[in-house]
Amino acid sequence: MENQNFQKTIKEAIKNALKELGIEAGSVELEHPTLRQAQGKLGHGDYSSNIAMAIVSSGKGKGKREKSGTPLELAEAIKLKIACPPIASLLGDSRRENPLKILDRVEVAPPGFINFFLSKEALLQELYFALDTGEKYGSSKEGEGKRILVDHSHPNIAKRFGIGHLRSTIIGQAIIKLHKFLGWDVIADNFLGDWGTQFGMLIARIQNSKFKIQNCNSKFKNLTIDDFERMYVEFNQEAKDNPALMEEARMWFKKLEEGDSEAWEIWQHIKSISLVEFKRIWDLLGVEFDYIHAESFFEDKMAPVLKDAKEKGIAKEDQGALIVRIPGLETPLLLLKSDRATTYETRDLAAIRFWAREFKPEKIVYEVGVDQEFHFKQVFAVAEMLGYAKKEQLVHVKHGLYRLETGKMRTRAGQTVKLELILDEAIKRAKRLAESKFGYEAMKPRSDKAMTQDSSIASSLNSHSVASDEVAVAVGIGAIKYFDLSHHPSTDIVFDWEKMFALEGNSAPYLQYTHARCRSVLQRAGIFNFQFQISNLEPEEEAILRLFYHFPEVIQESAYNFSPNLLCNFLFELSQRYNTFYAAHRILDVSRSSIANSQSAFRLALTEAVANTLKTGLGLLGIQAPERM
RNA sequence: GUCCUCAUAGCUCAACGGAUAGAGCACAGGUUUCCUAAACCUGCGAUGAAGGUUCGAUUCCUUCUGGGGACGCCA
Repeated sequence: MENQNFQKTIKEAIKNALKELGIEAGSVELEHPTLRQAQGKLGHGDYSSNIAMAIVSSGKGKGKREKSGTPLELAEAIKLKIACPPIASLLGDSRRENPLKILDRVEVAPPGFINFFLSKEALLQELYFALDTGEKYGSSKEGEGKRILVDHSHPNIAKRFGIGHLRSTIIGQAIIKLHKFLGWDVIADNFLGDWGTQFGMLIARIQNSKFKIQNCNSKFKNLTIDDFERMYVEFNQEAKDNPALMEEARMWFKKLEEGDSEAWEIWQHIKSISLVEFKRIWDLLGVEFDYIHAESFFEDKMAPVLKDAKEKGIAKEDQGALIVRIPGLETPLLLLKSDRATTYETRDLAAIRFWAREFKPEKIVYEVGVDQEFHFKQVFAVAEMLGYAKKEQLVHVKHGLYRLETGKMRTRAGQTVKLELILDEAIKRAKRLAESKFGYEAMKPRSDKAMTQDSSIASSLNSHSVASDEVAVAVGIGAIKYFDLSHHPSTDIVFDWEKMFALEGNSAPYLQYTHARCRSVLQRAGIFNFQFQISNLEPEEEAILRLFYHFPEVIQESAYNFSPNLLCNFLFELSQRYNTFYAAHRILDVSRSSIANSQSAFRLALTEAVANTLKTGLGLLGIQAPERM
């Protein structure tokens, strides 16, 4: 059984119709008009095309007008061609899919829309296909043979893993999973920030402080990542009044780059302490990397960059520093500072050079905040000047930042929010809610029937509480992830301690709950088959059927636009429709005597398809879907 | 100062240049002898201002107002 690919079939039908009408077709686009489900009516069709209007308006002044007429006339002409396929296709010309097979009807609406209504058979066919395909429904092979490298997370050593790094980590993870699902060869990398003048600051601070060590004494070993961040913040504040401090920091970073053993030893300790915390968070988030090519990894790979820049004649000495002037940009890119130490930009260039040679990816995607937009503009431009990569290959997926009411959270000003605290709190709240729900269930008077079915309350209590820790983690972490992912990547998010923990409404727990609800019904149904004959669909059933087949399209759009929020929207809407259906209709036959009853079978099929879709979709977002909650 | 970006309901967010601008939260009311009430139903409510392009503008262009960000020795 194959995916029917409604979009492709309809697009080709339109193209063929245009060809027969002797009209040059540009690209044909389809959209899903809004479904007015309240009345259970289709409104404007499952797909609609504005091609007639597009052609007429683009043909203006080119003498095409007489040929195509008004948008409405052209739309009618296209409709006739599609609704009355030529004899060739009726005689079995297999090169051409007869759109009538999937379409119930085609309508034209002013001022020139063509609306396509899928047939019930086609929708049921798609349902069968989804059930057959199971967890793979929505996947494709379109990315086969193509490789994409995604750089994400990259927290900075010696700074706490703040909420600012959540977006990069999570959006990056979703982009990675989406592309894998579409058949891409994905490399997940992490350009960990473990190099630069900031470490000069810390080394200077440690050297000059009470922490000053001889052969790494225990005092130093006890320092935590919080201590490092505090030192960093204090250092920056003091450096405002005392520029000599920055000089000292640069000096220490220079020594670090030159391999000074004292500097290197301190740096090593800072790094290993930080990584312990990062690892814990990555595990909790379920994030995995193929590589962690940290900035320090590129220390010995910068010399070729400098060499290339000099040979190409694009590097210039200026005020003691080595710079590259970029056409169209006022500010040059700094390859070497005036003390000849390297910069973040140089390391980024070395990374592009390395990635391009090592992996030969079609695209390199940076999941980094919008505040680094200018930085990447410079780096991408120079990377192209150096011949490392074409600009089109380099993508900066710039996410908006978490903001306080007062403005940007600045690490240097000590305004970050520690992610681990947020995750812990989310899990606690999820657990508290689960326990209160369970408490309510236990208090509820049970009917005799329920009593005999559940062998004992004690056993169900036990099994429930065993599961609840895992569920609480899935729900708590899921809530935080979904809160983040459901926003369009490029918008800023106002940090709201309460809203992040939402366990109802448009949230991961809502989707997870819907999934668990489906599984529960399916479990009660036991073994059944999906054979059914349906003569008429209830509006709530139809609403689900007319939405769920969007899933493969939504996945492609989410991946193509690097916008996981599109997938969030879809999953939420699907859940809403399922819950509406669930409240309005009974799925299992009340008597449980005739489970093979056609209607039950159909509703169970719907339930299974929705459950699978939710599970797959949540999985692509990096969110777990517990079997029960 | 220059450049980038954003402005949608009381709040937080959606909406390939399309049709009656969708949700969630909050608020008011209703739903459980019946498959999970973390649910469902009803109500309330919005495109910052002024022009322009278009058959059609929340979306594109200009100006204004108001947020946010970036602009060579942090990363």
